[in-house]
Amino acid sequence: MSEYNFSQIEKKWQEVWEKEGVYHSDPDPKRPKYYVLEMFPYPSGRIHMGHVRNYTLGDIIARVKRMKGYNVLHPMGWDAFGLPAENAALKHGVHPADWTFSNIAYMKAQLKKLGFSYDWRREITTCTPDYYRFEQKFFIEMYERGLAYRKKTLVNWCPKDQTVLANEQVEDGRCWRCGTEVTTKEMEGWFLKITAYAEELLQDLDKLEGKWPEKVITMQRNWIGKSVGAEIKFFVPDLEEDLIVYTTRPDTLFGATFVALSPEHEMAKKLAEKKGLKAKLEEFIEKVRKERRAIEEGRAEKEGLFLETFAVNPLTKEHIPIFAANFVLMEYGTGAIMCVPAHDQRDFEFAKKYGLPIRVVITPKDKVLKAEELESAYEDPGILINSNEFSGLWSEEAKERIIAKLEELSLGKKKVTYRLRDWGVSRQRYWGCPIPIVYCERCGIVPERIENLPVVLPLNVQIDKTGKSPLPYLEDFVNTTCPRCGGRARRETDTFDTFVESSWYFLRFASPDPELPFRKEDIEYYLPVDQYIGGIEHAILHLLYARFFTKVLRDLGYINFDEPFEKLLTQGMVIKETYRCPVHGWIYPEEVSSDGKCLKDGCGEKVEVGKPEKMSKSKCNVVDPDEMIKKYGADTVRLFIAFAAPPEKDLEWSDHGIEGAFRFLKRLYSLISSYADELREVELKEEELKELSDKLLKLRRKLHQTIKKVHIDFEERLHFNTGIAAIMEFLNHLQDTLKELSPDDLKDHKAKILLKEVFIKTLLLLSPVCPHICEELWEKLGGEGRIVNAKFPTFDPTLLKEETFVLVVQVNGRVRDQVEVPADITKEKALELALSLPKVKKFVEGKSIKNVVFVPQKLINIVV
RNA sequence: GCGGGAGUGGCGGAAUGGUAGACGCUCCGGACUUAGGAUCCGGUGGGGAUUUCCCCGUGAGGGUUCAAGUCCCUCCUCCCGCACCA
Repeated sequence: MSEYNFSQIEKKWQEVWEKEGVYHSDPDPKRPKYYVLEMFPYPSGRIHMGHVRNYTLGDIIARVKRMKGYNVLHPMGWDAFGLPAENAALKHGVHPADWTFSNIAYMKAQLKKLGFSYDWRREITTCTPDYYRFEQKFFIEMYERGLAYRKKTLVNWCPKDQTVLANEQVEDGRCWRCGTEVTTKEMEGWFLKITAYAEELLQDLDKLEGKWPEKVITMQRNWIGKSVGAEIKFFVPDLEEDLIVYTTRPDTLFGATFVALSPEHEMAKKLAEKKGLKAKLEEFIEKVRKERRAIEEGRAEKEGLFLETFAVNPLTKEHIPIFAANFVLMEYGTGAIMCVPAHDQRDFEFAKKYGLPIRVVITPKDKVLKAEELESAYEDPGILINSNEFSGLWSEEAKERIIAKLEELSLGKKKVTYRLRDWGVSRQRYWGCPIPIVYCERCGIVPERIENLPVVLPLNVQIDKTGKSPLPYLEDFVNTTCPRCGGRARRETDTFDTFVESSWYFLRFASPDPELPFRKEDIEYYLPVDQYIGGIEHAILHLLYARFFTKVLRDLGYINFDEPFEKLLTQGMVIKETYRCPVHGWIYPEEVSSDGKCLKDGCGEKVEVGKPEKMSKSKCNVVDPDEMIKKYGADTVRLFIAFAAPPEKDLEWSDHGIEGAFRFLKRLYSLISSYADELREVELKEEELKELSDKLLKLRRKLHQTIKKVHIDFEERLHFNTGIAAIMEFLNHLQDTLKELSPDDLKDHKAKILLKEVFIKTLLLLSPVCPHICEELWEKLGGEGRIVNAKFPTFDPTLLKEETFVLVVQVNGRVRDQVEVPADITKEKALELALSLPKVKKFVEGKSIKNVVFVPQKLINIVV
């Protein structure tokens, strides 16, 4: 019997498949397509188990669909721009491009070793001009349509490094690189007007219902954050102008006892100027900026600065004080709010602190609220009081009526607001796609001409110790001529946020044309992506940006669909248990003795076994895919990963678990190998599989039941763990059956045909998960062609039906016995039989039968 | 605080309202062996009776039902996301 030599088998078939180009896909209008896409990786150096899981899940889906007759597009590429390349350059003195491309080469080899069914001809590397030139084109077209614009905003700024920091580069209010306290700074930058699509992005989430995880849909809804309210004008006599506030509770207008502005609000500045509070306000702004983080986390106390003037409530005509307050956000609504302490907790706290009046205008049905007795704001709906002609109305109706009244008086209007902000795409980074804009001394902002694209990112640069982008200092790059007037001009030196590249790569995969971003007919054939797979961490940003780009490209006339990803699967993390020594902190499993002591430096302290956590170097719980492939082979790694948990749950890596998967494949290999010679020439004529002996019929039935189960689990439920369990169960049953049969039984021709069917179909079922071993055994068994090109087995429905079943006999809902009975047994017969069973008699005797429930094919329940 | 998800053996996890614990791991026993961390066979939720029997058991409590892990109500715990968004 031959050994399962996985490394030889895997190498052999990977070469064959590559040579034969079995995974290539080209548009073919005669065949149905299926586009399977996994989120492409950032080329950080090596792939990790999270990637292995993501790509294994995608590969299984792609292979199942191929076997079901679809023309499957399954591509892979590299999200190759990004900050880590610059950090590597800083640390190791290697150029970001060299670092990136060598990482890509290494990781590509790793993916190939895992046997993924990618059409590598379609590989994309986003840091090449071939790719990003089209991104620049889209940007210019967006600019021309007013969808890209330049504005000043507040950014995180590290005063030491003199650089802008992304939110995720700020750790506890400090710069991640140098630890300096981060401040905010106003800076100019480019923005994409995603807010113009807020309503459509929200509405179209309904189309994804049932196809995307509910969680992701909810997260996006919250992120877009639609709220319906009103803008209301409060006249400010001191300035003789209106202050416009935004509120979702116009019904509480009569309870407004003050108004609050964001400290950065224009009117706050004007009023401060007028009242001689300029210094105080600036001090306040500075303080609020510093506390920004604490404020965002809700840790800072509410604080305000009275601007020594008043605003007029448009309906009551009351004069109420104006404050600048730290809890009012400039970026949301109008940056100004009316404050109703009785019905808003934040206003309540502020009012208590500054001794401002609290007036109840909404009251629940059953009791009367008194302002002086309130311990917190009453925020629920209720009935209006103290509100003139609106008193007595239910708050929901009052909202409409008060808005109507304000509109009639031109003092306010209904207003929809979104939490979603425009997408800031400027990065003061080197390793990114250049923003194709020129600043002309005469013409101002001018987009580069389309025919001059790409604006190539210069590679002849030195990354210096400050980590600052070298682009602004590259005279050759910066100095240019104006595309419009030909005069002197300077290039934009910011680059795009890397989320821009990943917002359209799925389109490029379908049509890698050298001259066009993509050909329309290719897009029409392959898109949208049928199944997208990736981590939940991209639930909001990437997926929202990609949805936005899809809609923009649609409106620019490139494509004709609304949503890029038909179905979405978000896989869980790969986690592993951790070990912690009281002296050494996190330690590797190898550093723990068999009796749980720390072996590091002869330490000997008792090691704490921590709960499983996401794999990370710092926690010493990383498992290297290369090592696993070397030890067990790609098929075993894939099998374990698909088997250990359903895709959406976290997967706990287990060294014992992978041994189990390895054992299963060894068992499969030796079993089929031992019959291979005998069965190779046997022709699989299913029509001869009639009048089988009981045991063989049972085996065949079990096979077809397994095919059905695997079909459902692999193609519909995407629960590969239970599908694989069914295959394992079948193999167990097969081995039991083989043990029971005599050598003579197996010499029978029919038995041989059946065995051939059983083996061939088992291999077909397992091949999406473990393609190499299945291809090898397929060849040994004399299978036709390549298993990777074979059809998924179908089941014979007539075979599924059992002639008998095990009837569960219950008395008062408790199982008392079970007995094998004909499948078509009647209720009467079943009852008669049940009552004759001694174990049942025991519980029924001497009692009267009140009811009998009979479930065909299942059970009988006798109620006494 | 708001939103989402989950609580099932020693562990990962199975169960269209119909035998709870499939499949795998671990552990225990046995076989083969110079050896076993290879392989094969058997057992493995808890408690009691000890051969084939009974009771208990899906986070807690209640309800609907002939029948509940599954449906309904109340509560507890954990995880994730968002969070002064007016």
